[in-house]
Amino acid sequence: MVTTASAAAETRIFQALADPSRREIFKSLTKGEAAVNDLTSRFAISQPAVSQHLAALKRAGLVSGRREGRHVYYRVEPRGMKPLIDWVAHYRIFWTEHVDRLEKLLATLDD
Amino acid sequence: MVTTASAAAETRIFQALADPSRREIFKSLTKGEAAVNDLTSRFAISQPAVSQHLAALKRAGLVSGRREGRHVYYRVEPRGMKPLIDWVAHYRIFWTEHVDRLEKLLATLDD
DNA sequence: ACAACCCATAAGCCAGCGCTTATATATTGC
DNA sequence: GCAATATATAAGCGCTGGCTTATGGGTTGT
Repeated sequence: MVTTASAAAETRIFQALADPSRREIFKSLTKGEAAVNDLTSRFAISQPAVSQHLAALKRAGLVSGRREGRHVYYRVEPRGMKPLIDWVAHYRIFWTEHVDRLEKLLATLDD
Repeated sequence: MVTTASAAAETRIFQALADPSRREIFKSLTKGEAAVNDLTSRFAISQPAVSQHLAALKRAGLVSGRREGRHVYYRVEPRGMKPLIDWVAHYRIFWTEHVDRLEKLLATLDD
């Protein structure tokens, strides 16, 4: 298994998004910047758990944090989704091609 | 954490693709149907490991298996990628919007 | 300076993952 | 039927993941 740099990035992103809590936190951040405390009050997990999820999302490049006084505001890092978008785009061609053919076939069979 | 049915599907897909070996196997299958034995010879892992990876990809709906004699041929299930494509598409809007703005800003700053 | 606050990190726990070897379950050709 | 082949499943092992509680480090207002 040859592990390229981009493959490692993909792994971090897929792995980060594999957890439902992290997807929820990410989704929450797309609606606007939020401090750790804000996020903690939105979900039924402890503050350290939230911080740990944010750290994972940060390692994946999906979010970034900005300190302001006692608060640390997190926001989505739009560029961070690029590896994922590229990965999907690569197979999207494959996907559409085959699904289109499949659906045409199904349409034909309906007659 | 309210777990909807679609969220469970997303979790299975992201989790399946979080493993580099599984992404490699998936990639290999996009180039054509293959029996377990074929895949085993392509990668440096045991046959049971390959079968287990295939089972995970199958649970995620990304591949399917078809028995033919002693062989079981696996292929990519293009429709299986839909939940992932939908997820990405949902945030792609967010992504392009912000990246476009960012790049316009950078272009402006160049002057 | 000090108490209150916000967040990150440490430590520990249990569950699950990815791999291996060993074994069971088909299926085929003789 | 029997040996060989192809795959799936079982069992076990080391490691990681996600959660908790406890604590440390930084910041603010008084």
